[in-house]
Amino acid sequence: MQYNFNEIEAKWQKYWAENQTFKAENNSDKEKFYVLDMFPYPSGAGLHVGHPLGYIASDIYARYKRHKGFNVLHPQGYDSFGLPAEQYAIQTGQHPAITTATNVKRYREQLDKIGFSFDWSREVRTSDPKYYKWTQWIFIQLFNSWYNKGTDKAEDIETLITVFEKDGNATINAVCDDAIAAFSAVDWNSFSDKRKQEILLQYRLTYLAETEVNWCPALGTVLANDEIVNGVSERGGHSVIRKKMTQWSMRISAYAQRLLDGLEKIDWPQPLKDSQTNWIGRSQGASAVFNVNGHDEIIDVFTTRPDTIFGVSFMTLAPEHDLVLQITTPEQKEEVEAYIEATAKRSERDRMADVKTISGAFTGAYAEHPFSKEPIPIWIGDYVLAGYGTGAVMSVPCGDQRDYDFAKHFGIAIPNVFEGVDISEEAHADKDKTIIANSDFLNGLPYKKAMKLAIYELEKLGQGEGKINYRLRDAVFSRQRYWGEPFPVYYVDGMPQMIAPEHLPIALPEVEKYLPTETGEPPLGNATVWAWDTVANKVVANSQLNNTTVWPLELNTMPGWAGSSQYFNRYMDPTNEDEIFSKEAMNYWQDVDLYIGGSEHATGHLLYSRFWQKFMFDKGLVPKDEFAKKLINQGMITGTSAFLSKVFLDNDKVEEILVKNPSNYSKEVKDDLVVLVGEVKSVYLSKGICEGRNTNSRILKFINSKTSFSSDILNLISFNIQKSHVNVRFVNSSDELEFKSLKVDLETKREYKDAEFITEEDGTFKVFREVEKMSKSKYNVVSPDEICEEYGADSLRLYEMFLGPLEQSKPWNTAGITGTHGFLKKLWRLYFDDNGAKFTDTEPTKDNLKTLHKTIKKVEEDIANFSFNTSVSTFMICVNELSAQKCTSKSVLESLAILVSPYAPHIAEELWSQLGNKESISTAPFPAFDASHLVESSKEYPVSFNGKMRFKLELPLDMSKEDIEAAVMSHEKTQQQLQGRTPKKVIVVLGKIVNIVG
RNA sequence: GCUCGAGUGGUGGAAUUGGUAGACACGUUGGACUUAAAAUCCAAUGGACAUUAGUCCGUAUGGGUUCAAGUCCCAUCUCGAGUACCA
Repeated sequence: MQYNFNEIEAKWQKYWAENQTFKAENNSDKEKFYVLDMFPYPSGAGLHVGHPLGYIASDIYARYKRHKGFNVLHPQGYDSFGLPAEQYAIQTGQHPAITTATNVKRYREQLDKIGFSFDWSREVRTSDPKYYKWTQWIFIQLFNSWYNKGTDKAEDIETLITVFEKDGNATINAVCDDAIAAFSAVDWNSFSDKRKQEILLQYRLTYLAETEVNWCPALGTVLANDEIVNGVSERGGHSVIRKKMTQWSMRISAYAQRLLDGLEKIDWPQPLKDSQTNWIGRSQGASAVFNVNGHDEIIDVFTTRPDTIFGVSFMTLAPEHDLVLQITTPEQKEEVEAYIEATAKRSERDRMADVKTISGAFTGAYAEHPFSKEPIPIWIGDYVLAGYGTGAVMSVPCGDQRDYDFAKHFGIAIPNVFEGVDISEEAHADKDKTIIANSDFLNGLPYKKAMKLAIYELEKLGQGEGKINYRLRDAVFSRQRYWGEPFPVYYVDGMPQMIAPEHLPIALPEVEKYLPTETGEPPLGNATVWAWDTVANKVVANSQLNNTTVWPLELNTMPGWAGSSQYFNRYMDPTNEDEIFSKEAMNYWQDVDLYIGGSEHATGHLLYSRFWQKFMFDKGLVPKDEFAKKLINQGMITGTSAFLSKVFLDNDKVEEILVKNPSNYSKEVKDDLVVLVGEVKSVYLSKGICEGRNTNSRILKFINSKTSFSSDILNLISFNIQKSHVNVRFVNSSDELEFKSLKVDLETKREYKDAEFITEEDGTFKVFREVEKMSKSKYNVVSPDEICEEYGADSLRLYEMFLGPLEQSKPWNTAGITGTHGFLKKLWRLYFDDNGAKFTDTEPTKDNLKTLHKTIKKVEEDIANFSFNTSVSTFMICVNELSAQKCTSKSVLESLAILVSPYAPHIAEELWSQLGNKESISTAPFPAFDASHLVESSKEYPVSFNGKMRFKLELPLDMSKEDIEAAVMSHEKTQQQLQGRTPKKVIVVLGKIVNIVG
């Protein structure tokens, strides 16, 4: 019986689908286990072998947990809103929904071929109105909430209104917009409805605000900070500028501290936690208020070093700071305005790239030092960022390098407030072990004490307080795109109103064009049926707009991360139309036990999801305030590109002879050169030829063998070699080019029909190889379909795991798959030979059991450590050993099938059924490890001399240290090694090693 | 610049708490089977010298701790990821 993997895999994939083998129930006596993958964006290119890596790992884990008796939830879906489908729509007019559906279908086919144990009955798609209904619903919940710092959680907006009606806003301790004017209860009750709404908007967890945003003109949309890489858009690499726009924002800053604290209770990779910590950027210090001489205005600054407050010799404001124009003196006006204009012109990117140039301008105004009451000059400088802190700093040149450089550049004084520290060359930023000097009441104090005292004194003056500042900004939530979730929002007199949840979903309207309108409105501005009828409660034609009952709807859509911030919860109850999920489903599944996905989502999806989860926790919707207990980042699989080296004539020389100075050369030379150019056009060299010594003469010899040239031309001309990609599918496991299949490469559209190949001595042609990112343009993409076709899904699954540690990035090389494929064939031959089944009811031998239980132990340890690569080699060792032992014991082979089943489920199912089982192997109990089979009576001790192993000696394990020493010392090889010397010391580690020193 | 991670054969990578470096594969070489190829099986495979036994050198580099270091400590170099004037 042959291992016919194509037939076997098709058979079991069909069986699983028909029997809904992996459908998870929302209630069960079994313990739950939730294994989640980051759902894919279905791109037009389909999957390559790098994509399924994480899915294979999570599938192994999910299948293993089923064997261990858990009720496993292992869903999959699609993050199907996104820019590529929209851009394709702009180019072709094709509706993004159609493109998306086509891509989803293709993804599903590819995923099915790999044999994942997904519960497809729970599939979600973020672009499905049935799904985004609940994304809209959460948006409404956020709108109807505010963050109470007193209780440290989100609360219903009604509770805020109640307080306003009773006490005004004086007692409210909320996370809200800066600088909300104080009002009393009387004030509040006398405010117009519109005024009340405006005020409430400043407290809501999602709010409209005029914000400075990252505007990408090429994409016609706003981008979040994490969508910008190196100053250009992540998608497409277009430039980004700062622009003020009215946008929806999410008050994620309210959760900054809780997002930080939460990291401690989740088992996520440290680098990922670190990048979230950096992103949130907590810094502890103080705010200090400086009065401005001759003005009512004050300058509020944040500092992490209040202990150095006596070292302040100037203040610096960001050029964009509101106060700048008010305080600038008439004499300085011209200079300041010129400077502001100059900085405004510089793009964010320029400012970032150019850190070294120091620039600024003096405003002519002075602030008053809170303690010394000395006047302090106020400057503006672009090293102070408007977006961080208050946009103003108290500059302490002796303690901060940037302040120091600024002071040096403009000749400002640099007072030293540190005891015994030299600041003639650079600032002294070190805080530990530093004693404060020249600082009045802070003199002689170490950093920590000085800091406390300075804050205390500031508070006493009413000019400051201890403060914690976060880098984390509120997240802009509006996008000027078509292919995203519409907001459930309409506008009455310019004020946003939520549509009642019972009328959701608000479906995307049809538009003729997917581009922004001519007046610069987002694509939804093109929709003709996009107005809200507050009587009929439905979307109606724009022509019915009457500003009494029919109002305009929001034209922006939500960003890509909206749909992905709650999908993991929706999987628990994905078809529920009445609630986002039922209480029962949520109480049963609780949270994700294992989440596998890429680290590129560290400060995007994974931060926003944690934020929404905490909000939903505050609202009592979910029982856990962290959605995923354990997270693993799978590494990237890179491609191994192949290169041909092509021969070129030295272009300058050719030009010289034929174009520039043809008269200098004979007709013969010119004629020969023309022929030569034609001959060389498609000559390729094998790797060995390029690396050999006489490459040039080899080429000459080859060319001359075809047409003879005069020695004149051959002396004149020289050859260059250039490497160009060749499709990896034409290269075999020995890096040799396969001429047979290489005629016309359809992907590179390059013809090799007339090409000449200069081969190695043995007639083979070797290519160059290099590891690069897997990408279409590098012709190194390998699709899982071809692999499944040729070697089978089980071989693919094993090979992807066998490549190396899950979290590490590693190169793909199709050649190696013969290893795991060969293993599966060998496994098969353990059960069957040409005559059929080999297994019998014979009792397993001691060796059989030892091999089996060794394997069980190792595999369970490996799965617990997510070390899937080593368990594949353990299987190989196991099969090698059992083959050598000629094991035919049915009980051993049955256990082996279950062990392998999470990794190679198709072959395992087939073996299981051939062994006579009627049910799927998927819930068969995992073999129990029995240590008694591994008990050894003796150990082959390595005997080392000065740490170098020389020989091995088999000794009983229960032998005492003294007896071992005696046995080793009396051994002839020991005497041979010592050559008469007496050892200084003999170290015996029981069960491990013997080391003889001397 | 800062933060984090990593450097082991021709290649991917193994190596609990410091305890036989290179498991398991790929590739390469030789052999068996075959008219031939594929498939399969067997053997060798870190380097150098010796080719029988053996000896020396080897985990990026230089030091250190230890009976014993890929593993721990210090310094240096290289690569990768994240972040960037954060007051």
